[in-house]
Amino acid sequence: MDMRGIAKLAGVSSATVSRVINGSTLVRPETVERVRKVINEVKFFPNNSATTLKYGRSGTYGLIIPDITNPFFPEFIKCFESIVVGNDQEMLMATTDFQSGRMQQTIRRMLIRKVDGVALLASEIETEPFEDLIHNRVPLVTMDRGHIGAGLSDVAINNKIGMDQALQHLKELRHKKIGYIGGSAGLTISDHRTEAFRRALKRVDLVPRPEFIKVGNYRITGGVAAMTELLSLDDPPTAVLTANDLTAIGGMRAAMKMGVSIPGSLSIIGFDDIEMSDIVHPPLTTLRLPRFELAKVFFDALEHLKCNPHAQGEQHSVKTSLVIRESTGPAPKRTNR
Amino acid sequence: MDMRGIAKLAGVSSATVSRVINGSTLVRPETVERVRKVINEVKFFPNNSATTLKYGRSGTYGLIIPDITNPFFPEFIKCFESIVVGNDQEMLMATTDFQSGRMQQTIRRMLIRKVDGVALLASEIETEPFEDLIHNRVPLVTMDRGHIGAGLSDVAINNKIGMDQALQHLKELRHKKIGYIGGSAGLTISDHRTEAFRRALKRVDLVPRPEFIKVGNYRITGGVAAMTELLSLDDPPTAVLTANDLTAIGGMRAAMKMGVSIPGSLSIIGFDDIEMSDIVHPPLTTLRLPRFELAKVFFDALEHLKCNPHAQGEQHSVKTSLVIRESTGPAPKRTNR
DNA sequence: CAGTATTATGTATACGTGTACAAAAGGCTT
DNA sequence: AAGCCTTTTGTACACGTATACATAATACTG
Repeated sequence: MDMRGIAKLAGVSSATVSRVINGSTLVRPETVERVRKVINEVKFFPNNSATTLKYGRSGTYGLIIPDITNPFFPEFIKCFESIVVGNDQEMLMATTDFQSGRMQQTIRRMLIRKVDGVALLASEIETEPFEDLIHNRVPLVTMDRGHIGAGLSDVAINNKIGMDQALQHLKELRHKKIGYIGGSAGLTISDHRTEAFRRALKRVDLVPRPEFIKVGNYRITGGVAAMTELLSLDDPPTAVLTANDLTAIGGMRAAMKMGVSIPGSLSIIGFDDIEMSDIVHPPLTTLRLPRFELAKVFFDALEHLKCNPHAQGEQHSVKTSLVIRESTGPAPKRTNR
Repeated sequence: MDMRGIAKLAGVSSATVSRVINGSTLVRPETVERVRKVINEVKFFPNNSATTLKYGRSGTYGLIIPDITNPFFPEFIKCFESIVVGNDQEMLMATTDFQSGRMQQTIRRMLIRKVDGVALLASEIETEPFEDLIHNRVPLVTMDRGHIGAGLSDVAINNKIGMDQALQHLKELRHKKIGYIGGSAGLTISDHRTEAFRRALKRVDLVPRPEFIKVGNYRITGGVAAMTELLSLDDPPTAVLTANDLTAIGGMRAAMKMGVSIPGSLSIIGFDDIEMSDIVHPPLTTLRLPRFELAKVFFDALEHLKCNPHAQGEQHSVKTSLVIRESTGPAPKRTNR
């Protein structure tokens, strides 16, 4: 059943039906009611592909994430979906699984489906695929890449405040030997956070030690491996910050396996504050990245770019905050020189 | 740039371009090459809404899940997405968040987007929204509802074998007092599993005790609450099966809080085998539900219904298997009768 | 009550694609 | 070379919607 069918049943033209559906004021109230009644009776629903074809706009935002099995992303997706659907639009989700080859394919999926914009939470190395989006005038909002341009906005994770809080917290606990396990090497978002750590360390008058900085892979396995290395040092750190909670949880496992008690001999701080952080033992102290706020910033940024297609993008920012639980405690006496 | 533009550049008609794109054999090889060259040069990509409009088929399958923060679902989504995309189709994901009101809206989203079929992993109480799908000839594959019909298939989780294995395992460990924490009351899938538990119990010659059977909510909170109740009984169970791993993990937390050691005084068996099961302490013994196989069964069932729109659906089945880790152990001596 | 402004409705079309049908080009037979 | 068949290409249209434009209906003005 299409609009012409409705028109016939209501004794009007298809244009009038269209006007009723789109809430035009140019229709007589009694006509509106008559058409509405028919629409409800036959359970009419519009054909999205027809309007998409006509306008080149699908009412869909693409969302690209690296790894849906990292619990942070489902929590984000949930927020983003509810915002998008609440605004009568649709979400098209795609995962790249950290395989850079899939990015090209994913972008193509977005272009074919005529998305009105793309939220990109996966920071891959290559930039070429993005150019296809820009070239086709598809608004793009990235995370922590730090570049903006025409139709291209960015959302920075403001680590500064959170990291300062975290290091202040550790300093009050008398930690001096503080390590860091980052994300995958080469991703801009990882390098950002590592650099933010170095700077924050200096702000509390501590010198970064190169051997205390390791890379992970944003997954538990990377946390296990990196923490094992850190704890095998002759003079290991007494506290470790991590690029995300999964890394921290991996780190906790490694410490436990090596007989290092948490927070007795080692303090760990995560990043994200996924639900699991409150469930592991001990519950994880972590830098909370607020998902709903983040999702809202992405959505608003996309809407803004959609309405101002030729405008320069904006640099947004989301703050993190420290959530203190039980994985951090006073620095151990004996190793604290 | 559209097909007509390509046609002009290649000096052919749009029909020829269409034939090249769709791999028709009716085009002269040299013409094919000429058109291909232009397509690559201008980075042409087809407009999906046009073909969807023409055929009423979008090349998209809908996927409806209850709760994306339950780690089982991201793992499933990942598999389903890779299968769907690998077959040059698209996935439209939606979550209901256990709110039955959102189901109606979700189905509408699917209809508007002209999905070629829907995989429904959320078993809500109401059946009315599904009828909109059936009525509009949209193939539907459900999980563990047990009903099939024209354009409607079902995938049953064959609990029997898995549950038998689980109870056999517990029996060998000399457990006699075995409890069960189910899913949310009222959902068919929950009732199914509870019933499967009762029957399996009888097969190992044990009588179900009503006070040992509790409902949860498929989340950690439900597991905590139900396990607290179970352990507060005068004569508590020595082993507990659960409707999913999150419930089991909640149960483990409750036991730990109450000073009940696992597996010393209490054995717990989960369901799903999410990644987290191997990470908690102690690692969880669980009934593994194979995601990739499940996703494949759903996909194949959808494809079959799409190709045979008027045919009767089929009752599929996926087997579970017991993964023994460290949350199960011998029944405690003193409380054993 | 004619004339005009305003409101309400109808008609025709474009969006990009795939295909039925038409037509042209080329090859083969006699 | 005419006639026929095969291969290759082109033309025209439908899918469902929203809107520009045309037209009909109504209200308002003097």
